Amino acid sequence: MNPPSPIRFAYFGSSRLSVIILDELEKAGFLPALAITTPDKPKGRHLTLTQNPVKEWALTRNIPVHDPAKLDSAPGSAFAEMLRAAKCDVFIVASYSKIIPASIIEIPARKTLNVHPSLLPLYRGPAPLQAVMLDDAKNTGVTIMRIDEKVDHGPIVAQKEVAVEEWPAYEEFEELMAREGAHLLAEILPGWVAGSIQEKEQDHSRATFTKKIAKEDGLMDIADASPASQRKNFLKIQAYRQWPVAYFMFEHSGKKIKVKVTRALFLDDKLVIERVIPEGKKEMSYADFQNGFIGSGQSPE
RNA sequence: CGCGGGGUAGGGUAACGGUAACCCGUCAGGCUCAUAACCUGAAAAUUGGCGGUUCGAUUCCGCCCCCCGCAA
Repeated sequence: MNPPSPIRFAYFGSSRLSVIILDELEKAGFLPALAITTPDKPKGRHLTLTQNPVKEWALTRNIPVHDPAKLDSAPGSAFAEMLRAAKCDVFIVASYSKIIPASIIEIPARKTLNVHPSLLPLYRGPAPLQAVMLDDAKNTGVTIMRIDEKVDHGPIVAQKEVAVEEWPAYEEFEELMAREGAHLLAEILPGWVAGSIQEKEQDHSRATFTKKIAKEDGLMDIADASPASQRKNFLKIQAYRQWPVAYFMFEHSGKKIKVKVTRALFLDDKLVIERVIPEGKKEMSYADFQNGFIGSGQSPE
């Protein structure tokens, strides 16, 4: 079905974004020789073991998968030897949630490339997509860079600008950026492996950093009706749809409950909430929420 | 046995031992140039299921079914 790939590479990834990139690479005719991902973790209401999406993707295509809890880079370790024996031209990393030891990224002749969904040196770090959205930075882009010893610090191999009119839901934005990143990667990969593409040092003086998201970051101030505040709430709703989900607190029948906002619009400088999930309840329309929890016409504090 | 919330009229919420209330919607009538606004009235609930306690259970107890949140 798939023609043998002229380029032999190992793929490091663990999230949904990783899988979208794999899909696009596959369409462009690039299949990894092996995949490295993270171990399955117990999830769900009864802590059922859930397979991570990259593993699932690779297994359905009969691509060997490794999911080490730790990347053992010691010379002679089984993992490092395995990677060496794979004789890859290059390694590709996309949203792999661990830092890869320097001795491993140096294994392939053409080293290790990373797909990063921002215009580096801007938005380095763990949550670039969310940070871009929260900053309302509609002119953004994707970067292919060579990984060096510091996080998101390596030289740039290729970059492409991507702009949006208005923020879609996080998943959609993630998908867009993943596809753009994958297209760019597919475009430059042959040239990179052939050695005909020059890399360029990042301008480290312009670097900005994103931080890990905390659950409390999802708390909104919906009492403040100013356009700036409402805009901020809208951005939170869009950016945090997967996790932690933007929410506000609401007092009902004597207890404080958390109300998550799952869908909203931003119209005429105003936040229009469309769907919510009150704690312990199912998702419902905001109108229903107001009818039952508040009474007609009012807004929650 | 990881922690927790919940199943009440078409939708959402309340009552918490004496057969059910409120908001929205629906239907009828009225007001209005008009209306998704306002006024009046009406229909609509075996209170998830099965047992138990009780003179009497939506309300207390047990079991079962279904739904959801947290665990990054």
